[in-house]
Amino acid sequence: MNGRFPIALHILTLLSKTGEELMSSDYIAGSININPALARKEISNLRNLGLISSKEGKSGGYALAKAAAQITLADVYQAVKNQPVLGAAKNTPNPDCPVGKQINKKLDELYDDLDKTLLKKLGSITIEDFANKFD
Amino acid sequence: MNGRFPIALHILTLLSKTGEELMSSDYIAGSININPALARKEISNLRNLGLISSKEGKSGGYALAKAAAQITLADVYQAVKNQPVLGAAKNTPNPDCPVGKQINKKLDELYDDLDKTLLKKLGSITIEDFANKFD
DNA sequence: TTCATCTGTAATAATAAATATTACAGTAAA
DNA sequence: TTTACTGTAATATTTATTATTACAGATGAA
Repeated sequence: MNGRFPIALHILTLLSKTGEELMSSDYIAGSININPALARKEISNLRNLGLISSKEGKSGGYALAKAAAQITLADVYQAVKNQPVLGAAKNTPNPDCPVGKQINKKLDELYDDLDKTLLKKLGSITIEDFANKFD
Repeated sequence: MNGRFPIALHILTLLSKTGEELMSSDYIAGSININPALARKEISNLRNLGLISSKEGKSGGYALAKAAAQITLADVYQAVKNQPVLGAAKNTPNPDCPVGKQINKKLDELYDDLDKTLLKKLGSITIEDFANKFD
């Protein structure tokens, strides 16, 4: 797993704190301590998914596209997910082995099950909930 | 996340199928389609945790150290876990930002919560359960 | 209008992590 | 005493992630 979930969560938490006021990618990147281009890239992804709105040009920046109470951590998870939480099998198992032949299918089924469990939990926590934990 | 969970699960599933009979690292590695040294390394880890027993020398090999019904996927998860399921924050956030200052702590708390959820689910599935899904 | 400040995005470089490979000492059975 | 294994370390290779640079396009303000 890469660091995209923490980054996306950080971004959305920041934006939930500023409300209408636009926040720049420079401030966001500075808070996370990552490169501004990388921040904009993740923001771009979140914007395509309808979580963030943006305004170009001078005095441009970013804001949440909907209320923090309407965004759950399941949305964030799905926005950044690029592989199964417990890791993908990278090699093609031996088709001549009874276990090897079937394991990828069984693993996928297991992962679907785990994802449901995780999404249920994540779906019960909103950005507002998370942001409210801060002083 | 790396591929260790699928590998460990594959190994334990294989061993659950052979019972007392010892299985070599070559066969195991061949079924997964990874390097034998890598297989032995993961096996070594699982052995240190009491899940696998081994025998050196000619006609040596591996077997489960306890019944497949006594090993859960939570054991496997904990055996291979090296970082949070949703990814570690790698940069030090800005301590001058109200969010940056606290986010790592809040993230850790969230991750603890998610881990509990995941472990509960994984703890309800044994290697026997998983292996029984195979024809 | 033109300058300054911002987003949007791509191309590339650098770094870090994961995996593969090689090697060989040690152990036990035949 | 040879053969077939495990155990483990060192190293190389590959892949994934993150950082950097660059610049076109948008917008507001002087």
